[in-house]
Amino acid sequence: MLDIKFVRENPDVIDTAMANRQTSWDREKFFALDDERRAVITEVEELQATRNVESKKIGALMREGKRDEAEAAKEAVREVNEKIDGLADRRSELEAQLTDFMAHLPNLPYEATPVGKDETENPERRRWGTPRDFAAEGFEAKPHWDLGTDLGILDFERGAKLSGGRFTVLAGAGATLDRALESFFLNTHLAAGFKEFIPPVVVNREIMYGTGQLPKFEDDAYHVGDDQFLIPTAEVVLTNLHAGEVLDAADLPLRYTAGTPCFREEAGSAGRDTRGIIRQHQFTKVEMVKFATPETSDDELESMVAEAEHILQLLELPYRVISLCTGDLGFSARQTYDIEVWLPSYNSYKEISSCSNCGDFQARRANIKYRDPENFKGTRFVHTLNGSGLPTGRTMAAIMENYQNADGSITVPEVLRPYMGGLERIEPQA
RNA sequence: GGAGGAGUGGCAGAGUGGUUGAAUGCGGCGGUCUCGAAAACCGUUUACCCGGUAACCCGGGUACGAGGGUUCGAAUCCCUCCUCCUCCGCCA
Repeated sequence: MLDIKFVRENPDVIDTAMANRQTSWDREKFFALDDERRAVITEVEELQATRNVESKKIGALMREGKRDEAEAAKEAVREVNEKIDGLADRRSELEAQLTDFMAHLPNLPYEATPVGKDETENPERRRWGTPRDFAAEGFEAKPHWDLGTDLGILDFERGAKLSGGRFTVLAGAGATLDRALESFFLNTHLAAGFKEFIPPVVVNREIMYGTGQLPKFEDDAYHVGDDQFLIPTAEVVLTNLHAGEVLDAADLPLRYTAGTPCFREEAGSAGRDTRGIIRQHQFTKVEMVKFATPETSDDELESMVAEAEHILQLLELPYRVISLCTGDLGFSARQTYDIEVWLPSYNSYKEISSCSNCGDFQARRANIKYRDPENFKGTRFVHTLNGSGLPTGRTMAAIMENYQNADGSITVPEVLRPYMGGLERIEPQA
């Protein structure tokens, strides 16, 4: 949620920001709603002030035993109340409309976010590692879906039988590898000072609203039970852990992490990444979330990307880092780095992590503030950040493809071997 | 799932339907005292919204789990929901 006062005072800034995001906003509608709303509020509150004064007089008259005067005063207040009732309905209607209007406005791109129209204009920041030259090694690299099927560690057919398309059964060493990755990611983050959580993965509607999944992207989430949702990412739960709270500046930044199953309907993604485990309805992801002051959030974003990169470096997987341009930026983010890992089957880099600084956008929605009596009176909104660190599925796909051998086996990266009982190679499963 | 109890300010804890935004205590902040500190004493202490002001602030409104209702007036009465606690049942 944007600051309504800022929008009111800087509509031109909003014009530019929305244009850069390749979208638009209804400026006239905003001012029509906001102007009328404020006029109605002023009117209602003046009437309420009158009512409060007159009602107190009634109390005094009653005590003095002046029944007739009290009755006359009651009648007068009744008339005031009738006026208030009429205006109050209009007021709540306007406030509901304005809140809904504001809830659909995306965050303003930060100054560090490059202007661009779509994903083709995301500037590359850096590269790490060199992709293997399979031709020089004398064999053709197989895609992970073929490797996984041949080795018996990815079972797409049975996944479809159980649950439909885009659900996959991990079997044997595949299941172990997934679990190993999750533990490896979490342990690495713990060593970097993150605190670990196991949160619920079913959440209430207002929680999805707090991080910006709702109201705009309701179709992308699984709706279950009595108006609850399966989380599409642990960002939702970790960020909302502190919803409605006032944090202490001395405790910031807070660095949280959690490995959870994530659920996405992937509405609108039909036909994209249909093969393999790149795009699934259910997958495991270790997420990083931070709460920081506005002064430190830029640095925290950089160190979050570095943390995700560190994982890939330990796994020795080639990757590159790009900045998302304004036209490709997510709804709640003001600045985002994507990390893309080298996937031989795509013959290119494929997104594996997305690290975003949301500024105070989510904090305003979820009402997360902080107090810093040394530096200012009252409270301010914190900045929230989130980043994948990392999804197990796409990482597994990258490992399978980048670590494959000519005979179809897969070498287990050294850092993972302690997590897999010392296993060095994944061979065909029984 | 059944029965009972409770939800008030940072925390604890009062509150006959009418100067209660809310006693009191603790905590926090400022001060007196002190070389300094503790103790004691004095003062102070919420959030959001609307309006005014360059600003310190000032005026008004709203908020006692949430939402409705009764009333001239609700923390206080009524209804619905949520959460927590206790006991019983069931269960990984």
